[in-house]
Amino acid sequence: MNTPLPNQPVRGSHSGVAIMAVFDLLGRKWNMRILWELRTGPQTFRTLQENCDNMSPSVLNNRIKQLADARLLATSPTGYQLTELGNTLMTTLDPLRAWASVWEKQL
Amino acid sequence: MNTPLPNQPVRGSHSGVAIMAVFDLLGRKWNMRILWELRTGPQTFRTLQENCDNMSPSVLNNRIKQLADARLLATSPTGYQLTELGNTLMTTLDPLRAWASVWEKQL
DNA sequence: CTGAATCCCAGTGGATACTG
DNA sequence: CAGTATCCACTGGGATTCAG
Repeated sequence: MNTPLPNQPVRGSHSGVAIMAVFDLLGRKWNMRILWELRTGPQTFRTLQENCDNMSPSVLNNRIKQLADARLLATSPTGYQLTELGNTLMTTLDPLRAWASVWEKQL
Repeated sequence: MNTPLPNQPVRGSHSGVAIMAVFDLLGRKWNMRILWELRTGPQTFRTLQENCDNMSPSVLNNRIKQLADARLLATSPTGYQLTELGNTLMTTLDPLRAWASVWEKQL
């Protein structure tokens, strides 16, 4: 359950290369989904859970901690929300989304 | 062991959204590493295995199939190599690498 | 409602030995 | 060398329950 972070071994690589940590983190079930759900604004534990197909609270809690450890998400008076870092990550992903749509067409 | 592809459920999401498939695929152990190793040119099964910490042949074989299914890798007379799609993916990842290095510094 | 603690199961990754 | 077939161990994800 430890959070994938740069400069440490992660699933798939123990080189510590930062991008490997990104893929480990975002490749884990629900993490991308959670960040995606928060793009539009803060949400409470409960609503987040509902919006993520009623995922287990244990797992949601786990993911919140991971994303918080990674400084992508933080608590706010109105629930959980993306940090600045989290927001920039989401926009950085845009080109990858574009690539993915080309990929999708070529398959 | 089925390959994560667009328009089908993958780990973390059964929405079929293409980028989720990318993260499932690249989040799996060794896949990024393999693509990375092939960036400089074709490699044989054996050398690929050596360059990836002598990973199990069963797993390597499995990953090669996945990446081939995803059209990111193909066989060539001199071994395995990236496809055009595989190459564009690698370059598309550049901004993400840049983000990851900022992330690394902020942690 | 939030979130922590247990327990359980499947899937994934890995070691190994074997065949072409 | 390339690739396959078994078999096994582990961890990650999930259900459930309980506490703050």
